[in-house]
Amino acid sequence: MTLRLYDTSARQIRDFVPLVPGCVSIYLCGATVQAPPHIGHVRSGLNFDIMRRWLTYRGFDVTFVRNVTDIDDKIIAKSADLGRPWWAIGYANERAFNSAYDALGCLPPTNEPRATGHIPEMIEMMRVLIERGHAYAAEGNVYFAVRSYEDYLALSNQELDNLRQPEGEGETGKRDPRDFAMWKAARPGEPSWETPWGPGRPGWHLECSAMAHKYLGGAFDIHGGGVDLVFPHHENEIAQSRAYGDEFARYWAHNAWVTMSGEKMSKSLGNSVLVAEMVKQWRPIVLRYYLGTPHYRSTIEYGEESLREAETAFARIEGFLQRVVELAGEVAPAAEVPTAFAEAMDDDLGVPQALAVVHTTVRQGNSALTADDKDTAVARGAELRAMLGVLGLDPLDARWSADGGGAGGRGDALHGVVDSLVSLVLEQRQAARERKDYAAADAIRDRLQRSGLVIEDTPAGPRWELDGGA
RNA sequence: GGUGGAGUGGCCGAGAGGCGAGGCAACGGCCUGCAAAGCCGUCUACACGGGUUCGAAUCCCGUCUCCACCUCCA
Repeated sequence: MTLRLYDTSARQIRDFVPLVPGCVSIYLCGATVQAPPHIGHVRSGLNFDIMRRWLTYRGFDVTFVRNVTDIDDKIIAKSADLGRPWWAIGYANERAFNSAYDALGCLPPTNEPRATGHIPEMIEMMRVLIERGHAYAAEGNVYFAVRSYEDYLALSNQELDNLRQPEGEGETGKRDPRDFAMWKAARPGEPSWETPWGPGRPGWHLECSAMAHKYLGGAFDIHGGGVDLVFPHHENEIAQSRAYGDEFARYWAHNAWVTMSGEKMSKSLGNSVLVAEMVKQWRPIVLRYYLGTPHYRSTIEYGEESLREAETAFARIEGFLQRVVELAGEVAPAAEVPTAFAEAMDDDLGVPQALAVVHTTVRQGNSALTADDKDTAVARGAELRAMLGVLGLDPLDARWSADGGGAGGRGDALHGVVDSLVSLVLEQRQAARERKDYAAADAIRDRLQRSGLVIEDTPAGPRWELDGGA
């Protein structure tokens, strides 16, 4: 059984064969830290987090690099507006991105290089490209000569002559209007770095080529990003890196976006929903279920109703898991995931079909629980944890615990106190039920419900949890 | 104009020539003192018009609608 991935450059699904057996290297275009992340931004990180987890489950040693673009026009503009240094703006947003990734349970990358930390590598790349006639300096800018690279636009399957004429504002001295800036000449009052061609700052495309080369070498397995990066960003990276002599990425994976009323979510359209806001309203694990569950190449149309649905669906999964754990004490994740789940994941990361296996497992587990078949229930629970682990959705994983700090935190202590108080009240209710004073029993239940607790009577006695499952 | 993608049941969302994905909601049943949770069942959909085929949501031709990218974008 081999993993198959959709490769944008081949425009089809291909068997995945890593460059180095047993190892996978992934470069993901990360954040341009000009503003805090909206849910579309983290979707990308989330999709590739699931890819990475699956490859890891499959036994690969995964090197996962996600860059941070910490200098660009908007960061500079914001810096001027707010009268704060460019690096302070970038860092604040970088922190916002990282806490969003963390909140959604994305594992930290192997490395997270920043563009401005790699100026020497970029200069070296430009030097070589100029020497070979693929690039030229003009008025302090360094441009890539698009006609010098034969396979330009192969990834996006376009023809140079069909491109619209770019405006090229502020970029002067181009030999061909479609040549793109690898390096931008310094403007007064803006941050700049010295180069043999004058002071300036990195263009967007060059940094990714330079950082991918530095951390993953001349050839690596998978390059990822949102579909909107195919052109020009990835096309330009390919031109630079291959002209430089790198084989560069062997597979190109692109995730689709989150839309709102059918339109791409973006800051400029003013229809973005910030992760920081969402997390106030929804449990992060529910948000992860919502954003991580549709196929990575399908658009997600944002909707409250769908989020509520995700909440209910996930509560069912979580409810079963809680019940088995209450029954068996502890349920460790199984060593292996069910075959059907693995097959779905191997098929271009078919999370939706894999999720069908999750739900089937839950149903079987619940039936076993009802039938008092402890062994089966525990076995299903173990499989479930293994599958949820791959999806990053195991509610029993320490990272999802109430105060994020694992066992022993303040949340746990508080839970213990509440539990004994609620148990006290539930004993009263049980006594009422036993003497068939159902009016009194129901009054207690109603009262608890109004306090935000849901009461369930099970064969093993009553249990409680917070309304909403948390 | 070029390139890429999409249209699926009340809703979300997979699939890609036969063997009814899955979830949510709704309804009926079992269980329950009543609930809740759970389980069982019901609800047979693929934008439109043609065609190919024993058989089409899936392939072909045509049409309509929508989205994205074409130098800020996840």
